[in-house]
Amino acid sequence: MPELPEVETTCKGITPHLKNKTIGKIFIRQPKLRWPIPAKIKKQLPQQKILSVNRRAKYIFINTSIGTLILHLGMSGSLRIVKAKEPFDKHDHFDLVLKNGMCLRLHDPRRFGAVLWTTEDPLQHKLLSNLGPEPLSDDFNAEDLYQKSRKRKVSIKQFIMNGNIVVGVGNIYASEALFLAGLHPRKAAGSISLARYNKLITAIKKVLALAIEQGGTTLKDFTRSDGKPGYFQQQLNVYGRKGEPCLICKKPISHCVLGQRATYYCTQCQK
DNA sequence: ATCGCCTCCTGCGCGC
DNA sequence: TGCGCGCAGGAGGCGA
Repeated sequence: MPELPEVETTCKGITPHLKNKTIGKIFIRQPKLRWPIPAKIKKQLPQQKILSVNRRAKYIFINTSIGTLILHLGMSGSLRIVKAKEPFDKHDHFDLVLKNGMCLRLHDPRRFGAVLWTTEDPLQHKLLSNLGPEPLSDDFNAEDLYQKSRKRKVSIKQFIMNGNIVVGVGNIYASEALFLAGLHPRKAAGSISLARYNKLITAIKKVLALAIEQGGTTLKDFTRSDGKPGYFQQQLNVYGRKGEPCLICKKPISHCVLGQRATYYCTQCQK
């Protein structure tokens, strides 16, 4: 279940292994991911040089002069750099083999991930063109969020998890950020004051920045298989702690389902 | 335009 | 110990 910190760390981790390298071969073992992996990349990508690797939201871009490979890890996907001859696992669906014998390997048991191809600007891709700002950028600020939220009846948790509002706030960090901001997850987005949006923005940025920082230390080596998601290292205040005492007031943590997502909060500390 | 629900898929945890 | 069941979870798509 990669959240933005895992995707950012993955992107940073694989970049030095891919940048300025030439693609040798593409293996598609299981094309049925969220969308079919386009077969034409098997012909088009070999011999192409990888110019850069970057990301937008949770989408990772591998850029060549003829187009961009867009990867999404869904909720169970992971990328590793391995030797091309390394035996593959049941869920190793996709290999991008480099001419130097190394290989970018996509592992995704639940297959909610995606491998897409575009010859246009990837930011103009249908899936990406309507996305909200990056949470750690200055474009994500209280004034804009406040304006967008007016007359919105959805819960604040669903609001901040909506990629058209802001990208990269996944289920775990949504609960964590709302706890830090003292906001009840069920509160209607449109009923929250600018001052409280200021607190929320600060909380979201803090939670994600800390997770990225810690993810960087745990996931630094992408040539091995022992990388663990950053949040295993991070102290979670509420997520998954139903019934356990709030770390601030000791009241048992509550749990509910919002937009079909597990939600954790403290009724004492969050109003 | 907005909202709520459904869907994809597998591994895991639970109950018996 | 083994089996079967139900559920989690990112995010697009659709119907209301």
